[in-house]
Amino acid sequence: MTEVGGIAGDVLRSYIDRIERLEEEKAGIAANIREIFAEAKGNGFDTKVMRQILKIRKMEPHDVAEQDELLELYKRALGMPLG
Amino acid sequence: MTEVGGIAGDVLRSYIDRIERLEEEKAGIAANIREIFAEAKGNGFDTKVMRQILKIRKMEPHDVAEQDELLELYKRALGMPLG
Amino acid sequence: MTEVGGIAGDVLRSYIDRIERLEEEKAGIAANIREIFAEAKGNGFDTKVMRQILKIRKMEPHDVAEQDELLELYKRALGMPLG
Amino acid sequence: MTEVGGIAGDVLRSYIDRIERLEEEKAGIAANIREIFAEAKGNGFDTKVMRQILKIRKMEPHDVAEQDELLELYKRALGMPLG
DNA sequence: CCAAGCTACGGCCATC
DNA sequence: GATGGCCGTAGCTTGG
Repeated sequence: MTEVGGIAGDVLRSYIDRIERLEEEKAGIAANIREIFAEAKGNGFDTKVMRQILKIRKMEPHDVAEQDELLELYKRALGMPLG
Repeated sequence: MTEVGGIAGDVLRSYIDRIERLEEEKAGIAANIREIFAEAKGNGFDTKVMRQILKIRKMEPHDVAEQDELLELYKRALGMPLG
Repeated sequence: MTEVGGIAGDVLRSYIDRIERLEEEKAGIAANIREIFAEAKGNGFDTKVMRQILKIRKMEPHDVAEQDELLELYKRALGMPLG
Repeated sequence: MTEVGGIAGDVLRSYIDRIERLEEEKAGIAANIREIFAEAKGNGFDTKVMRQILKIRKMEPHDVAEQDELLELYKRALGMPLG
């Protein structure tokens, strides 16, 4: 056993290692993304605009539901608080 | 002097105290806001809708500038990257 | 109460206005806090450490000790230097 | 190059697609990390302390020591207990 | 007890 | 090369 003060050291170590491994992967992917932005910039694209496009495309699924909410919202706000 | 290890203790204490004071004020105001929501809820208003209204009203000033950006954005995205 | 198109709209508006006012105050105070950090930084203080200090002062002494102990314990369990 | 309505749009689309793909991967990994924390928590580990451990392991030992010293120094300057 | 909104922190990028 | 601003992400608090 690798118990230290009532803590299973090897279990803890396993969690930590797995998380660190995944964080490295994540960092690697983030680096890839940065690379693509750099390449695009080198080819004359405006990265700021690209980021806006990405943001909009990410939002759109939500908006399907959200548009309905807003319609409802305005009906309520103008008349009565409760629907 | 209240120098400790080369640090002006009284100056540091002053900064810390001022920040803590302001944070208390801030917390107090946050509490007031919560109170108003609670009161509104007690009078039959839907707090979720209220929050949405507040969000929209906060966004609108930005949108004045942002609408133009988006128009430009889509022009670029569909045609050429550089304006 | 809950009359259509009448009083309730005004009540709602009142709540919204009061909340917006308080949110402005809150934002102003947050700005003041940032200012103080900036000033402190300009005078050679480490703002990151200042934030740690503020956090510790906000915690119960008992909890501070407990967190420290747990951290030591985990470090030992992982064979890390105890600092 | 920079032709209107032609090739460049496709190039942009390609960049956008590649980035979106990578962002999805990244999100997936983040989900995995959250899962591990959840599992660890389920087994009685304190995730907050685990995060501290991860942060410390990511820092240079020298910086860790420096931060600690500075914290001690500020505490002494303020007359706080040294923990 | 779970989900969501808000706040705060850290990292990235552009600027000087 | 360093600094400051900006954005995205993560943690905490609060409401349901």
